Amino acid sequence: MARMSDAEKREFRKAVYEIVAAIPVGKVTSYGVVAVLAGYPGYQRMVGRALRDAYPALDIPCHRVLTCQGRLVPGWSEHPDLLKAEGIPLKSNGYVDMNVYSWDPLEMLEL
DNA sequence: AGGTTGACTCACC
DNA sequence: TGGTGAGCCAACC
Repeated sequence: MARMSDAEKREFRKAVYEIVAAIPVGKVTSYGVVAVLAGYPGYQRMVGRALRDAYPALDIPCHRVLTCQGRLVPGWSEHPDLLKAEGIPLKSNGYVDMNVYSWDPLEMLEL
């Protein structure tokens, strides 16, 4: 598989961080959405990798990014607490209700 | 260089 | 709703 050039990687990660930083408190979005907004549709897995690399050094709310099913990050014990601290409750199975808390990127344009 | 892996997603059942 | 399997794409090893 073709590998991204260094310039692309830098651009991609920068875009991802900007987008994640724009997610309002109390809202969440999915890796796929971030990938599309960043201009790299289909790069969900790269978004996850970029966020993993960023945490916890960069000051971005990467806990507001979930899978499209509302599943949290595996192995990140603090994740549920970070969400609940922002008013995002978890369902009984540990998922987030994406229908209620998903962030509509259009809100960003109205600001 | 080539198979494996994963902070993903979609389609089915 | 919830679990599974196949498709994805670059990083890893």
